Amino acid sequence: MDKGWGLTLASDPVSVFSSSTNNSPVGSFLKIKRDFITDHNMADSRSKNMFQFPGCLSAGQDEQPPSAAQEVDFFKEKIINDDSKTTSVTVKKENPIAEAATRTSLGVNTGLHLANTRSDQSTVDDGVSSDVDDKRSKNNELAQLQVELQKMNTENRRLKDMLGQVTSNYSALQMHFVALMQQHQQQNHGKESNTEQENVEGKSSEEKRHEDVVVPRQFMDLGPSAETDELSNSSSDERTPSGTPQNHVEDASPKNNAKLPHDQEKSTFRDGKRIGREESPESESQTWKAQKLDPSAGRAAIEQSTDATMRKARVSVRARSEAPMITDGCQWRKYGQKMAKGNPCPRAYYRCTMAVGCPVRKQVQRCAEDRTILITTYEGNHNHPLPPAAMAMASTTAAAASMLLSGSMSSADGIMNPNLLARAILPGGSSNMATISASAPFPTVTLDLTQNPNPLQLQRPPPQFQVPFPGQPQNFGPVTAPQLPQVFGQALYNQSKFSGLQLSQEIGTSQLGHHAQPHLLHSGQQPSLSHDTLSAATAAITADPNFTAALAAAISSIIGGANSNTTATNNNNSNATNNTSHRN
DNA sequence: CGCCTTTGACCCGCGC
DNA sequence: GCGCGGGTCAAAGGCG
Repeated sequence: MDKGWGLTLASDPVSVFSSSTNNSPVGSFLKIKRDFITDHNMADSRSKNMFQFPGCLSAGQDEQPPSAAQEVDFFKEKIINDDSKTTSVTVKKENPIAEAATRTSLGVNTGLHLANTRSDQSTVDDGVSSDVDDKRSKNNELAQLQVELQKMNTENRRLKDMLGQVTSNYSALQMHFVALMQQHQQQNHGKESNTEQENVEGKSSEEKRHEDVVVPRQFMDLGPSAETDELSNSSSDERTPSGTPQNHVEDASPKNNAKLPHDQEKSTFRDGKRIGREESPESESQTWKAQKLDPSAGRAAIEQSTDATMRKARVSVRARSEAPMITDGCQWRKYGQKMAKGNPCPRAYYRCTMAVGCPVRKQVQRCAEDRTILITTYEGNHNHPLPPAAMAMASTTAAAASMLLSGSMSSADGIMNPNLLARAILPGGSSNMATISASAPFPTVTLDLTQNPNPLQLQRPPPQFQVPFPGQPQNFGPVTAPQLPQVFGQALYNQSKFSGLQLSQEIGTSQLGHHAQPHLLHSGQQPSLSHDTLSAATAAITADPNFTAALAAAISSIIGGANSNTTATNNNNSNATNNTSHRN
């Protein structure tokens, strides 16, 4: 079941890059973009070779004459003096005569008036020996200059176009990055789909799954908050009262309560029973320890942004499904059902049973307006490896959640531009909607998959589901890996500054829609992206056919020395099934 | 027999 | 303090 999203990432990698001829187009143009930004800010960048547009960029368009630095230089100037189609730049360049003329007589004037200049000059010189030849030669030079100027203007336009293209390609790249990731997951999943299905439905052999899943699972994290500081302290199980300080440890296992300071005692108290129930095996605590040890560099940044708030992020997925529940690759046990206010349809509560003590929960409820729509809300981080089936969705939801929390939500209440997030999360420039509601109690990312997927996505029709997601979400892996989603989300996060007013201003006021990203990119507010990271990752992927390896490289680039994820594959899973024991 | 679902009771936070 | 609503517990029952 869960294989194959409706999302077809593969769509058309080629289209993303103007040309695929290059070695690593991705890295190339990312680099370019970076350079550009940098140069643009430089007072005197003339000497630099700023745009080394790779062939791929110009491929689709006219060849750009190899007039290197100068043109580029001119372009830069052009940007600044865009209004006046003239620029003294041309003169400055390499025509001593014209240059002199300009400096002396033109003053403020622009080069287009060179004709006048000449006459002025002639006036000055008049009376003496009017060297006609000289004038003619000057005329010729001026004419040539004008021609050149026109050429350059043309080139500038071209460059501008290219820049726009690069920009859009850049954004497309981001999506493809995610897309590739998911594709890869699907492929893996494809192999084991049968097994997975068994597991999911019949929950037959856990072991099979474990055998099959060779790839070190990347633990997705719903939110960075989970790994934020003091993981060891993490306690409070999944439900620390929202708003309480200890929230930042959302999914920690209860057993660590011992370490917890006062305040958390309350939760401990409340969890008293639960502790008995969900006795978390050592494995879990070990997991957390391991996580704690993880010095991921990226984490610091995340911590900063999420620090105080420490709210528990949720990812809500809206999808059409006749089934009472979407099969998402994980095993769930229903532990409650309630009638929620404002919705005639009952809300069901599920707990992940793939591992003992897994704090992940999900709520399933049908939409009141359209009961064909199933709303699944995920919360918490898995403390166990995820099957590929779950991984597919996991990456998406994790990315969403990561972005949500990465941008200090403290100031980001409200709805984010749906397209922005959707484009980042749902590859292929999906028409799907993604909204973020940071309003309390928990920041929530809502992925609306009920809309018709765009044509690209339809390329690979969802196998068995009506739901666009095959392997639905279970995202949030636990333990170590907010980093991965971070990889995906980072660029977007950086770009849009999910965090903040900047975003709300930027996005909120303008319907960015399709141009959202380019717009942001052009704006001077473009934050210094971690292009290095992104480009490195993408380049690695491009270069290495073995996506897993590439992915590892990408992750490691971010995590640094982090003990990448493969972490706790504690065989807890085997215990998974038996939650019943808790009750007895 | 083991596992899962059902469902009423219970706990807790929040608003009035 | 009280009521409400969200969320969870856990006994009871069903199913394979």
